[in-house]
Amino acid sequence: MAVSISKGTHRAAAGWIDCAPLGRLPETLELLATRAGAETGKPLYNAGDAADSWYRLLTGAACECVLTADGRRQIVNFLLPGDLFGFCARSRHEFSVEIIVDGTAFARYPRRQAEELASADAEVASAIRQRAFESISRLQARMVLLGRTNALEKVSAFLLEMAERPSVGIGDDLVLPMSRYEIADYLAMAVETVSRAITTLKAQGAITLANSRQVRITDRLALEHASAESRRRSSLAPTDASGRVSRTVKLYTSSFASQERATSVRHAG
Amino acid sequence: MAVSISKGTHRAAAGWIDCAPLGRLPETLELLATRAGAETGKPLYNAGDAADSWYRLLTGAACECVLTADGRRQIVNFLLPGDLFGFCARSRHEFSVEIIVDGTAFARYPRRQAEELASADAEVASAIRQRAFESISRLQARMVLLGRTNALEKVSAFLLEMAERPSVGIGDDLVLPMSRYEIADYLAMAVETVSRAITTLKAQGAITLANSRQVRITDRLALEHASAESRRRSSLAPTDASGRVSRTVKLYTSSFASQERATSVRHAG
DNA sequence: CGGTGAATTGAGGTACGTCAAATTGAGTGG
DNA sequence: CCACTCAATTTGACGTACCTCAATTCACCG
Repeated sequence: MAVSISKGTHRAAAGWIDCAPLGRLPETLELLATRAGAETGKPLYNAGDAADSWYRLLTGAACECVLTADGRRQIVNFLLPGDLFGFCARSRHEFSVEIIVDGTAFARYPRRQAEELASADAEVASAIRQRAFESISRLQARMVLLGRTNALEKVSAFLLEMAERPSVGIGDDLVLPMSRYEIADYLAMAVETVSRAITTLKAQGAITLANSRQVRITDRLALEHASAESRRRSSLAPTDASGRVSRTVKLYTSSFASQERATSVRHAG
Repeated sequence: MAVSISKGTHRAAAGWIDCAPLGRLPETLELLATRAGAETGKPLYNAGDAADSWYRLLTGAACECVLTADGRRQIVNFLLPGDLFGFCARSRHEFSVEIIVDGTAFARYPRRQAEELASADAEVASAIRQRAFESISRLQARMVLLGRTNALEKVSAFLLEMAERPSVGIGDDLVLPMSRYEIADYLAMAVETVSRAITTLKAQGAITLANSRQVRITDRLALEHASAESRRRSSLAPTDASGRVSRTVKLYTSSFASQERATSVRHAG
């Protein structure tokens, strides 16, 4: 299974795996890094731990997750080679990071030093800012997914998302580093539903499976339009969509606006 | 309806509404800003427009949203006074911003200048980075919400989230700037379900309504544990949760790890 | 007082979650 | 090499929470 990473337009720095769209981090930042490996199943850190480092995943896979009050795991992000993570607005992490595959390795950037470097080095600051903006974009895109979609759409979009990640998808051949359970926790569905969706996609000829982890996308259009049937209903009721476009709300608007205006004046005085 | 914003620990710069947790932006950045107002229902910008500015909402309310292929609107974020937005990793916006209430006003920061300033001024860079990290935290928190929760939980969490926003909630009294439709599009539910959930919360004594926009939280604990009943089932099956904790996956792991190692060697050579 | 859109309430269908069983497939020991 | 084990995945059956469609009530406004 020889794999070529060079399919993208981005050039890799020697010695660095370089999968993320925005390419390598500045040398000055990399000089801070220490390397570490971790084993499957072990958390790199837990929610509530001190957020004293940033990290970058080098090889393998991990996920950012929370354990909800009902004992379930919600995966908020898969971390793949090249991903920078561990950012935290507060002093303590809000999420845990769990290793998904053996042989996963990280670079660790001491937060204080990295932030000092970001203050001193505009290139570093810019790189980190770009990564953060990217994260925001990805998270927002995922939110759209989680929100308004049925099972088939979610799984289809998930596969397409993975196909965009150089470390998972080479062309239309994917090697998924995560289990069905992890996919389920990522998409907020039951494992069984994930499995059924995959079966359906297979039956539709959109994908083929070499084994449960190796997926080949055979019909991209089918994936992209996975839910054409389920969407048909809404085309019958376009009034619903337009009906949801916000209209002027006079009473509340004015009271809300004046409330804001009041505070504005208050501060100006 | 006099409203005091000064409840937080953050001090406001004269003339600026200052609700966001991280306080005001550096003066040097504010000097770039131009002000603009907009009317309800009009988009500030649309998905696909050139992302040539960052924005900060001053008064009123707006939302970041996408129109999905089936004609629905998915709201990925509510924008309230103090919020900085319009960040974009690419050159074009991926989301539209729609005004929700009349009298909404923005500060606009030309992107090129702001980025140049961020490169030159570490304080600006740090402030923006902090805001971005915060956005990431909020988005991740919302993802947890969108994922694993029933209708009652979603609406309860939404109300608690709004109660955290100084421009919406003063103590436990909320004035929601958005309609039920917008709440529905935010939580990815049907309006009817939102309405029913609110009715249920009212019946449970967790909230009272002065009118449909003015909500008083009368029992925070009830909101925080809104779903105690619906969660009970999972306590009966803790094995499920532990069963989902990832275990070693030897075959795929090794192939995946060696794949990564191969690319690593490749780049090092 | 009628008009209008927002919000609520009601009734019914369905996609997905849950529980349970069958199947696959890799690792292990004889 | 083959039986056995154990976990991952798939398949099946069934109940229910939510979505859809429809009707009603509510709040504001001319």
